[in-house]
Amino acid sequence: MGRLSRRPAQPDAPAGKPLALKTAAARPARPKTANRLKRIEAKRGAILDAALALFSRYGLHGTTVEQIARTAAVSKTNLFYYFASKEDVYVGVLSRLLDQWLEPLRDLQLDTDPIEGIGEYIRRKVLFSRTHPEASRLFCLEMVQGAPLLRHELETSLKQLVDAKAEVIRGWTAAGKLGPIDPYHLIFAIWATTQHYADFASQVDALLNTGLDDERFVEEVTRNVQRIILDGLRVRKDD
Amino acid sequence: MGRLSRRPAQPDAPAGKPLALKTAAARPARPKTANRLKRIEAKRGAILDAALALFSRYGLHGTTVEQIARTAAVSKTNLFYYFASKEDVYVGVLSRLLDQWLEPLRDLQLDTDPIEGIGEYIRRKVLFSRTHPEASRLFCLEMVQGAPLLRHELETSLKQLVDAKAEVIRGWTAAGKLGPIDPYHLIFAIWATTQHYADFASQVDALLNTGLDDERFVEEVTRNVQRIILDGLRVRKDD
DNA sequence: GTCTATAAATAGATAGAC
DNA sequence: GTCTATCTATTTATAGAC
Repeated sequence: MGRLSRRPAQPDAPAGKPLALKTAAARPARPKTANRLKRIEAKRGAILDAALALFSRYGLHGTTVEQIARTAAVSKTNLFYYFASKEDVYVGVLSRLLDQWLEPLRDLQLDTDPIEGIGEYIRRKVLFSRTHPEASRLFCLEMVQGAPLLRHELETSLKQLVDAKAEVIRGWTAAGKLGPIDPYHLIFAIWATTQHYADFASQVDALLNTGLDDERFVEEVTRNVQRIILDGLRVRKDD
Repeated sequence: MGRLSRRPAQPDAPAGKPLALKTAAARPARPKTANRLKRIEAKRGAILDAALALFSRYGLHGTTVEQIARTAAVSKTNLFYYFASKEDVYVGVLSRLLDQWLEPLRDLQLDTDPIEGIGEYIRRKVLFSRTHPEASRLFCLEMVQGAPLLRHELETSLKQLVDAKAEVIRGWTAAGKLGPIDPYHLIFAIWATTQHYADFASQVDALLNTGLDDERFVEEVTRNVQRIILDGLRVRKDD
């Protein structure tokens, strides 16, 4: 390919398989003290933080490297010392993102009472929307645009996890502890409703003049989502 | 401002108030036959269609004017004859979008039985996700990024409509025909769950290997969303 | 590791002929 | 209305000194 330069905007898509975060270790070898490595990771982290804030607001192509550098308080040239390209930064951000996004699902305690367990999951997802709105929005942006970079992870890590949790939900229903419901659509409904308050925050704000910044609203959202999702799932005699 | 040229990527935001679609009438006056106007509108429409497909997939900054032109089968120069700028195209697309997006809400028949009415609204929203996935996704993209161009419309047209429908839902509850629920959160839940299958189609596909292209899946989604949303809302003795 | 140029190319937009 | 040619700012990325 010779001279590397700006590539056409489109093939965002071709996207390789594993989505591996190129670590500093890939750089020309040099004796690295623990301290040195720590400083490098700190700087990389600061750049990724700045990039998340910008990518989630303006998208990949709406954000310039210059902006990321300025926000992270490093020079543009310096940024290119830590990351091979803008796309490399983007991949780095997405990589951290998926882990964060998956965390509440991993922690979903399905070995308890279903109503309690699902209620707690909803609470944690709402909390995630509150504490990581930018992560939620960038994840959303990436999904909406076809998830070119995450597709592989979705089909492996995510699918495995979701399949396992779906099985437990089926078990609850079979045991008569939960009304009959398709577990996948239930999980989608929980994701959709809880993420909505982060992803569509501008719409919520336009209509209600508030958002997850307000702690009382967080409580209100949690209560209402729990009610909507759970009240139809209790076991009733008239079924 | 003199020479017009590319503006900095960011202030996507400053965004004026009304979001008016600059019509062909704004062009230098010339005697226009009905036929002529029709051809102009047809061409503008074709460009907007192409732009919707691309903007919804790659975002505003990820799409080039060249691509829009090629997709619409016109030359780039010709496109600039019909639209003053790339942003002008974008505003044109968004303007059509909001109308489409609002349509099912307008048609929401709240003067019938609540369970039936809300069930029908869900059905129509799922159908919209099926028939207008690109519109749904671009709307989502715009919301996630802060809705700079739609903010005004959200605070006026949308708010007015939603407030009105919320009042009816409250009426149902007061009349004992519907369980007690916050109408806004109910509406958010319906939007979130139904739009999810268009906006997060790539995630749904990664997990279930299907999507709204499949008519049976459309039915499945409709049934499940209706069940999840509605089953908790019926009036029960044990309340 | 960090900085000062600067290269290379894209992409939005216009001029002006037909 | 449509096309060919072109202008120019922006932006990604690199070279090379310190």
